[in-house]
Amino acid sequence: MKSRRPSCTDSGSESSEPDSKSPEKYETATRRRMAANARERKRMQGLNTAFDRLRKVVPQWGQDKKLSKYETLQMALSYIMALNRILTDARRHNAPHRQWLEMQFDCVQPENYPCLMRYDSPTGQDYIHSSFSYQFDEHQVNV
DNA sequence: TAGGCCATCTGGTCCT
DNA sequence: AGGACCAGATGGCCTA
Repeated sequence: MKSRRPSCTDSGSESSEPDSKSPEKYETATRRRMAANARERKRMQGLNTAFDRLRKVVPQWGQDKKLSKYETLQMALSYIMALNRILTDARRHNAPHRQWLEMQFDCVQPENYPCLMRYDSPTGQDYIHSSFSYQFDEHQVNV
């Protein structure tokens, strides 16, 4: 577990004003703050669990380094767009499904995306943009 | 050592 | 009243 801010304790008492309230009210406020902190920690842990699950289903070819949260979201977005395009194109060309899908699937394999095997671009943004080139305005997701 | 990423605390707002 | 959610602040860890 990550270390926490030394100046902030679980008591949550730093910002409270003990002198302006009765001890009972102060204790109640402290207890509430502790409970709120615990809930917030739990909520964030749930969020991080969700991010981990997303990382597992999103392409991470050749990546030994874990994607950041931002990169994970960007990659998920691009991945969904790519899959959506495959389905849209398959429908449009009325291709024999299996053969068409296999061909399209091959296109998103690592060997066909050499840029994905490296993580040397200056920013994650560049990395994401080099991974998939789909744009919002070009490929609307029809729900 | 600076910058990126992250966990945690905290106060505010909205909802039940 | 209390819980969920959010955003800002802060400090720790890691890497180039």
